[in-house]
Amino acid sequence: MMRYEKGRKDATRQHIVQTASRRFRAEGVEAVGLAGLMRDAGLTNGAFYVHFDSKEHLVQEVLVDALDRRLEAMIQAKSHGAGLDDAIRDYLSPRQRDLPDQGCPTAALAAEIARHPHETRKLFTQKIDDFLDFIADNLSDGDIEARRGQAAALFGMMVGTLQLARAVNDDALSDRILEGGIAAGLALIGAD
Amino acid sequence: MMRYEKGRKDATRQHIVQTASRRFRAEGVEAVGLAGLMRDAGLTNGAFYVHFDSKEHLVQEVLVDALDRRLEAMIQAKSHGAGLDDAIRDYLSPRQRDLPDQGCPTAALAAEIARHPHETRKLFTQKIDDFLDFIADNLSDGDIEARRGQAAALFGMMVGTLQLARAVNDDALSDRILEGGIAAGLALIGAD
DNA sequence: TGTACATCAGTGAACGCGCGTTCACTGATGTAC
DNA sequence: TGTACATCAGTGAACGCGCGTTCACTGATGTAC
Repeated sequence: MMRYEKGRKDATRQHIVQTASRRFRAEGVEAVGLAGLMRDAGLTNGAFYVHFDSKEHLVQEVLVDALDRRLEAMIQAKSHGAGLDDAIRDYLSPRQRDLPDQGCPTAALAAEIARHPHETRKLFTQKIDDFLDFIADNLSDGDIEARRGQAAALFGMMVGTLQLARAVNDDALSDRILEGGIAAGLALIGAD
Repeated sequence: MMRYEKGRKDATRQHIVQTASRRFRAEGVEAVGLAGLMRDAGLTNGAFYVHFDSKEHLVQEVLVDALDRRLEAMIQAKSHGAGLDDAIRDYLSPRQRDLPDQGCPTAALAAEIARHPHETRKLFTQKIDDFLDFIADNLSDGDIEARRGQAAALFGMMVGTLQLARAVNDDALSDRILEGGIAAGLALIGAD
């Protein structure tokens, strides 16, 4: 007994998720209020609970969605011939630095996620695990354990370096931080 | 015309700063309310404005104080014979991971700082510059520009890796992330 | 084909609460005589 | 030495505001006949 056209509610839900995904990454989860978020999505505050049980559930859906999309994009890029070195250069580009709302959710939210409830961190952990697997698969040195360690360090370097480049208030320094990160990243994967 | 014993007001101010320093690192700046913070410091909410013009000014004082202390500790450690490798091992230790309220302010707050006002980011930038200088001074490969780039990447790696280790909800994975970071850090400084 | 009905996505006011900030005040202290 | 006074760190209630969440409701829609 479908009252409205099939998929309409789901389209609205996805619209809320994408709006939240951008604002969470740009401003942090805590800084985004639900009333303002729903206004941005073209709805009123009350409609939020038609789609989600709580703000935390939205956070979880946003995280899983954003991380899935990023991994999917990396897999796509690889299938088009891009290597890990290209991924590093793109991640640490001025463009990525200047568009946090479209960028890596981990760089934007990792510190905040560490303070979120168990279930949210568990979902994040599963996605990070997928990322580390993907990166490790694209490394050549050492056994699988060593490669996963290298993958964690490489990903950590990218996340932390991007955060530093975003936090400093000096364009020249910010650019040099990104360049240092790229050079070190290429060195770590043995592509320099 | 001193009404109270010299230094008493300053001692209270410092007590507020240290209380805030711990709570900001543990919970994030935004999650800490001033009334609760003052209660923790053994005072009432109104007393806050006897010492600070605004929450943002407290944030600035906390950042400068915490970063100064950390750099001072690194300089001390070096004078006692510790190398950059020891700094990396300590930074990426389970102890540092598990005590964020006593740990690196950059790892705890970098993403949040990027969203703070100009003046706050400027003060942060100056302190980061001091850190990168110190790390670059302890590197051996390349000219000063190259060493500063390496320093930024090394510091970024430490910050991002510590955040990942804190965010994931799996002790074994968290430990492996830290170990991967240490190995990569030692490789980056040429100490492996 | 036209009309009455059931559904339910979305509305918008209200809940209690904590936020950063303001301000009239209190009361312990050091100073002046 | 004892007392009156000026200072000012700290008190605590109040400000307007936005938070996450609840809920009685509206009204556009697809279905049934």
